[in-house]
Amino acid sequence: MRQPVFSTSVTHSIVQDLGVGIVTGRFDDVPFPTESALCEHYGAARTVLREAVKMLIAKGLITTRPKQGIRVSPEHNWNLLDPDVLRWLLERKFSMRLLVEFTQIRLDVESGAAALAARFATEDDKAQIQAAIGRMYAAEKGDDDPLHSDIAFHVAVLQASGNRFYLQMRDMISAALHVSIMRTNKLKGVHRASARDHDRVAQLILAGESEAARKEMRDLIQGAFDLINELPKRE
Amino acid sequence: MRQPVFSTSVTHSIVQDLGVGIVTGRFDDVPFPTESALCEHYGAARTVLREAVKMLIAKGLITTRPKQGIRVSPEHNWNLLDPDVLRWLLERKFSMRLLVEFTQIRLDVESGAAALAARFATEDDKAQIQAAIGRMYAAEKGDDDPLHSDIAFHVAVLQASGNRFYLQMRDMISAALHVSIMRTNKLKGVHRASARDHDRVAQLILAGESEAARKEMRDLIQGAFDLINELPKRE
DNA sequence: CCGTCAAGAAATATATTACAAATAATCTAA
DNA sequence: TTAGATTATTTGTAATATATTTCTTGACGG
Repeated sequence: MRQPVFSTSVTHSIVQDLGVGIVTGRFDDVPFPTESALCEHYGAARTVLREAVKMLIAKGLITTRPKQGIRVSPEHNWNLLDPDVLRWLLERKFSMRLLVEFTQIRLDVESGAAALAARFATEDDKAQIQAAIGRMYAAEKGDDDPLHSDIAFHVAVLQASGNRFYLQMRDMISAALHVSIMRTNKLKGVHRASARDHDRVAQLILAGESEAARKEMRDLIQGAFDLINELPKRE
Repeated sequence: MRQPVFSTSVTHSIVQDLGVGIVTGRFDDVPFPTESALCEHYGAARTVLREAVKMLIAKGLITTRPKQGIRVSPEHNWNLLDPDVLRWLLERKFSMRLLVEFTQIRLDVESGAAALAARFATEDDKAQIQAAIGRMYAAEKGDDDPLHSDIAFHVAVLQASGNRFYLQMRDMISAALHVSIMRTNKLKGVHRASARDHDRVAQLILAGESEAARKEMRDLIQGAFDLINELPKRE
């Protein structure tokens, strides 16, 4: 339902492949191929290639100029907050540094969202938050998925903030959380914040305790941050 | 230097026009034109239109399906943090609500960036911050531009955080700050935080006082936030 | 002899046109 | 209700022409 229209659209798969290639540095040392070279490589028509290229331009990954060809943009021009770009980076070029940076911004963003949620959450928002907490408790008893219930909670809080910019980070944070938890689990064994810890945040939001909710959410994520910092720093 | 390649590229101007049209709700009540209708309207070839459409898809503004045509995505799918999308919104469909929401997230993001800057700023970062403060004092004496020196300060702090996600918000925040200051000036007369207020933040960053810098930056932006909330709420 | 400028050539993206194929909503008939 | 046909529309292919930037070359002046 949320799939790309043509599930195996040629354009889409070229965008994927080039996008992943760019963020993983496949073209760092070699000049980026020209349009026609890419056509040949993918066995696709010119227009299809051009459309793929345009999508990557729209995401800030490349630029094009006559006589100069296609070039990978300097990294600071990439739309890091574009869900595709971030996902490509997290899934294909995971690095401790990226995870640390992302968790740092989560400390600010999610605690801010919690504070807003405490003030502005609608009844429906509150129900969503409580439902997620319920799932987390269920997960501790093996009756639900721990990963998805955790993500559901964080998304519900962003949603409850009523601020579109926080809401925008929903996809990013759920993608990142997914990768983050998988990694930390793999490296350290299952060890993450309990449903009880999350519940404390939820209760403060439901009670409208804005500043307390901010602090509690910050502490919660700080816990994840500390866990990450204990991981081996290789690369 | 940061201009689009062909300064008057047909594709680029179509993307602009459609992008602005979408965010300003030009297609809310009428069905979105088909590819061929757009061709005719812009007097452009089919392929050009398709490339423009692909760029808008990449920014989350539209979706396409056979038999259904091009459709404007629900607003929560827009890549609000894409610099183009945000700029279109701010410049062409300014609303108090958007400015309030954006300033809310700035409270969290910029105070977080200030805290990180206090811990991790390089010598060069610090020099940039001090230079911006110098420009702000100069602006108060009429020797520099008040708007640009203000923006330079906030950008320098984001840069100094050393975190790519904060850095990513540079374009967004400078665009938004630009619009925000213009608006508040127009509606309330010149009245904004002094160079002295900014300098206090800068000194705390330079001194490595992480938590104090966070608080001072938050207070600074809270001042702007209070100012915005005093503005007439029309629309 | 060196540097600057102008004109032309070359490389490459950009734009046009025409047509074929695939997909998914809608309609029709059993 | 379901299965199939219809049809509107995007997606993909191909060949060609245009526009823009960069590089090269040469001329001129210092």
